[in-house]
Amino acid sequence: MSSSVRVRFAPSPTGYLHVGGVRTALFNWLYARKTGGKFILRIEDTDVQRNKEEATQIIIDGLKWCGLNWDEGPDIGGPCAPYYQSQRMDRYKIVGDALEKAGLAYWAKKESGGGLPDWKIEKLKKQGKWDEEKAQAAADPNPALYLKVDLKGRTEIVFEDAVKGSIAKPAQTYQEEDGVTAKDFVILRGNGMPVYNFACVVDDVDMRISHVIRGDDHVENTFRQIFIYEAMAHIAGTDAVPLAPKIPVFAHLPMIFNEEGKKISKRRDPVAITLYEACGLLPEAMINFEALLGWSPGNEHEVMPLEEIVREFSFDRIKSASAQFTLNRKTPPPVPAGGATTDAKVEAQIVEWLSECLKGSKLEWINGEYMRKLSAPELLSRVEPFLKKRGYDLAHHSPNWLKNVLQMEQERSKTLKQLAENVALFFRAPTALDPKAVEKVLKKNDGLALLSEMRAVLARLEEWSGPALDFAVKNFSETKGRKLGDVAQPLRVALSGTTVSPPIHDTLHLLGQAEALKRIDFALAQVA
RNA sequence: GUCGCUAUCGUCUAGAGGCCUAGGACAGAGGACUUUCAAUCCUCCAACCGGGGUUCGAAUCCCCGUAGCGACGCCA
Repeated sequence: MSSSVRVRFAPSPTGYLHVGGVRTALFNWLYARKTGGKFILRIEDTDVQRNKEEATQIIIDGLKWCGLNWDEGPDIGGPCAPYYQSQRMDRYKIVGDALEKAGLAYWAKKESGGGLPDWKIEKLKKQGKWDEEKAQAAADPNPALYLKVDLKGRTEIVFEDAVKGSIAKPAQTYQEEDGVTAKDFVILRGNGMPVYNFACVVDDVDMRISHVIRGDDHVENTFRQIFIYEAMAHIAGTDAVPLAPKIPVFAHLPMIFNEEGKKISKRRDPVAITLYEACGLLPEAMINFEALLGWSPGNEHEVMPLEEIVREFSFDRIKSASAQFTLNRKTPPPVPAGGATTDAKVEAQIVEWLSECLKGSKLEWINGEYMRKLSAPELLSRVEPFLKKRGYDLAHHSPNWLKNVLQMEQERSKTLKQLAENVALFFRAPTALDPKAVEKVLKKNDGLALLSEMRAVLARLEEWSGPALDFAVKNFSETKGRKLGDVAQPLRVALSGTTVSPPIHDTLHLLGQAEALKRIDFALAQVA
């Protein structure tokens, strides 16, 4: 069954994919998949001059990492190609000219203010920052194309938002002080470039977009865009606008706030999706978490597979109040934290900081839930980059051994990054023992003596297997009349350098007899 | 300045007039299990922004206030 639903995600290639963008993309994607419609990726690159291709690639990579696939887009083309605004300039010009010819738009130049609105000039004047001369100098010398705002006698402009319900704006807002003259607005700049609202509507009309799903911060744009749709409808059937434009259904998503209650921004918040990837989050967890920001299935399910989210998704289950993307910041970010950096060292710093902020967050918890569900081969392929990054020698171990090691730490790790860190003791012998552990474990309860005796037992052991080691350790502590912990803890400190490790017999087993004995000798020598 | 949107535990949320003594989850506290750390299980802590209506009955509907946020350019 085919559906006429066509939705789009239209990011600007800024050099990173924003977590807010991911949420917008996700909700569009969900709606398309739910209805059997098409999800379109369009690049809004009218203003960005540098590294356009690279920046577009970052968006594409980010969306792919998230598992959000599109049906039409810059990389795969489609019936409405091109999907770059920079390659559609002729369309904006054609539509603009047609609008002018039809008397719906006119070329004019603003006399003062250099293009800034009056309220902003007022504000700047109050702050003593206003310089008319500078503003004039910066202004485009050429006339711009203004759209004639046609109020059609309405006292208010209304549209029905699929999330927020009916939203109205007094028509007065679009009139000058006299209450008669409309506040016309620019659609083509003096340099011929389209203004955002204009390019957006022309593209949405051309691409037959049926539902515009975007952030809350676009609500105000909607009114201006409606004027553009209406003007384009007037010239429907001409070469410029062959098909009658239909005003799409608008669905405005609540904003995502930071802990300060402000819209998340690259200035102070970690917004680049790659940062979360680098922290060892699973894309499915990230997506699950973002889906829950402003939307809920209405039952008590929280951790749910994408298919279930698709199945349950609907506009009327999206709430209209903004949601906070909570991180447990204990320290301020080391640098402005957006993550649009190309400096690997700086990025590593941010990732470390973010990892700390993630601790105890719901996002991390969801990620842990997904981590534990991963099958062994799946787990291996996901952590592999993290293991390699830490420089572990993977080639010298059997795939089976590796699998066992990973499974051992799987439920002890909430992110892939943590897993790679936790598994360190199996790849590298401790170079020093944690002094606190030495104090608490080896220097108390005969720790050292027990360790040394246990070493002898282990050295004699013929079968080096999990069950055999489990028996050996338990048996030893029993014959000594000791608690298991009295024996296990010193061993643990010797093997890992700390008081934390997987069950001791498993650790011994995976380390192998030679390595285990070597580490015990090292510990004995260190403390003695 | 103008306009718009929003308001339930610290956070994410459930709640469509009686099922609300407001439910779940994360975090926090305590406990059980245990060989450390986890995982798991149990218990606890914790919210309807304020004021007026409407109604037999309001977290829910209406109005007013307050607060927060957002938007308003020849930025996107």
